[in-house]
Amino acid sequence: MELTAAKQKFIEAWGKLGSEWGINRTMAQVHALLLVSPEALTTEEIMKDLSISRGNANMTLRDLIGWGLVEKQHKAGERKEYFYADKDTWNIARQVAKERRKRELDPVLKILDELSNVQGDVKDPEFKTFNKTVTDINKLAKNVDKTLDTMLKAEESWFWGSIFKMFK
Amino acid sequence: MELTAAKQKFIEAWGKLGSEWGINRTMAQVHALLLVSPEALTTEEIMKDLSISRGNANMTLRDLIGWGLVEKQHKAGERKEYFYADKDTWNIARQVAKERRKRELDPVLKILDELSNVQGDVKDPEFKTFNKTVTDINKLAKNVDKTLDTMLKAEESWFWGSIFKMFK
DNA sequence: TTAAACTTTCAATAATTACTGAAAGTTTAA
DNA sequence: TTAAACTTTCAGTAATTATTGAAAGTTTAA
Repeated sequence: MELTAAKQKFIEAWGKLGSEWGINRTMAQVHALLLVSPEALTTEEIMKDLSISRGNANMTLRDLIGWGLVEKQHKAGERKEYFYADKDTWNIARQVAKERRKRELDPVLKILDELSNVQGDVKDPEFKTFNKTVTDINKLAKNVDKTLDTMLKAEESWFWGSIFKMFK
Repeated sequence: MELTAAKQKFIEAWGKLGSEWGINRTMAQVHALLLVSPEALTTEEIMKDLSISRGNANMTLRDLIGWGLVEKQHKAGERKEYFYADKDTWNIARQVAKERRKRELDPVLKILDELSNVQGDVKDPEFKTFNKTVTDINKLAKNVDKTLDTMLKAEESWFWGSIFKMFK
């Protein structure tokens, strides 16, 4: 396969995976494009490569910066802004985990805690089932939360080393 | 808080979390409703509780069965079908992990393997960056795949026990 | 058989989400 | 200052995704 075709395929696959996981397809594609670009790119280049509008490129890049996945760069003597993506896969995974935890897991944990404390008649099957489901999910979510916390603090090798110990 | 209000809040929160993770909001809500229902429910009851149409209820329930999260039940002497959700949180987590792996991770792993094998000029920075990014992501994805495999085979206590060892 | 009770399908429509492009805003160099 | 070079905003529109509801299909009991 051609390098150009291979890049294209990577960008498409990444976009599809992103959209299946609730991440805007274009955002995932812009990220993918930057991940396979050795040099930082300008808005113009991104617009052209992915055939997207200036407005879309601008907002998407802003979002990616907000996710901590992309940074602005300036080149000496130039007005234009350049965009560069960290290529360290472990950093990317941690950054995504960190943001999704903050944006999505934390709010739901708060609600689960609240719902776990709802009082009711333990003889009532409606209450019993509600209470069991909510407290069980709350426990699971807290486990996930703790595991993410460990992952965020960890070095890659240590983290996967620990995971691998599970197999032995 | 009222039990009824609490259920409502749980259904909404679950629907929101689902939609943020690429799962149809209604599907997540129907699942949530069944999770807090001690008895199996009919299509009619689900339609009424969530104010959704018959067609939507029917297709959503079919999807949930396809995900292995809900099962049909029949009551003796009755024509109607009843729907029941497994309430074991660990089973639910494993089932979701299993399906998403099959539907989303496996296809992307296949593409990453293919792209990892693309040949090129190691002196070309374009190729070098592409190759590094793709092979690194491929490695990470394979680690996730293996971890999921372990999780799918594991008992809950064993799995979380192993995770907790990471903290010590 | 048949008709009532129930389930499934899917074309039409609604709701949501994403994108465009032009205008407004900002920065820089002369 | 000013005007060129660049970035940001956002109302309007397009694309995608989800839902409805009525018709078609199926099952069961008499």
